[in-house]
Amino acid sequence: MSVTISGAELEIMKVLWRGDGLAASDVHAKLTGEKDWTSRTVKTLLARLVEKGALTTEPDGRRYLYRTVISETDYKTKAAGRFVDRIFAGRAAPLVAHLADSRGLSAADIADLETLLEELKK
Amino acid sequence: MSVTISGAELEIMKVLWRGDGLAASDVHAKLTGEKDWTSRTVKTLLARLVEKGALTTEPDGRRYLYRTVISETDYKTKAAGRFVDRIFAGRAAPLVAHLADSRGLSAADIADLETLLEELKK
DNA sequence: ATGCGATGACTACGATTGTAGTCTAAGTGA
DNA sequence: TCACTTAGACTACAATCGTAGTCATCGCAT
Repeated sequence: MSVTISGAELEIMKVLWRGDGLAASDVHAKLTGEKDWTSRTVKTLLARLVEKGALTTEPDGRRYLYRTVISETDYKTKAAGRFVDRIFAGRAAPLVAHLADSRGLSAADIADLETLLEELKK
Repeated sequence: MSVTISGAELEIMKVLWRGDGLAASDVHAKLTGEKDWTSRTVKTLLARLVEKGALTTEPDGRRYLYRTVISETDYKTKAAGRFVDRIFAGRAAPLVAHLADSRGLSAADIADLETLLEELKK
């Protein structure tokens, strides 16, 4: 199962992960400038996410407030897993190597990774 | 530009990256067991990849031999870049953290990453 | 010589995706 | 009260994708 969220839908999820319990118009407002979708497009995407079970609605007067069902961490973890399986045969190191190669990891990235590795070694 | 390759198409590319210059029937043969597609499905996917510019054909009697245009390294690098941009806002460390968290990196993975970091620090 | 299997070309078809449009009810400002 | 705005419900429509099917042709085995 584990719902698939498309690219455009993900943008909606990101907004709601940053602040849950928003109305369609709020979501739309938070996206102006970044994604210039009409309010209808936003509503369509919200409806699809509800249908998929990624969001729930709570009536608030004559509108709905949307809340995330799937947590951001959960989603990202699954997405990362699927991705490395699909492209890198499940191995993380080659993925990082490719990233390092193509875009150069920032000093902060490298530092973070080092810390992470220290912890993993236990 | 940078062609988008879909999931099913990627399986075809993987076969050709492992051994370039194969006929449709060879590709089909190499996939039996793993992906039980009919030969027609394989041919459709090959045709789509040619149309997209990811493969070229070379006539060989009354059939074609397919060759990759896009290299595996190149594709993976781009795909990895797009993925971290899309999901992790371009940061590699959180991605690795998620992977570590969800599936536990193997000792080999950790060792590889360490070596990689050593090199990156220069 | 001829029927048969393999080949590429073209076509199909439902699901998902991106990006809206229309219709209807209901609240709101003048 | 009444035109307007706004919300949700339903509909649209082309592109991509997964997964084939049909058709015409061509070489090979009998």
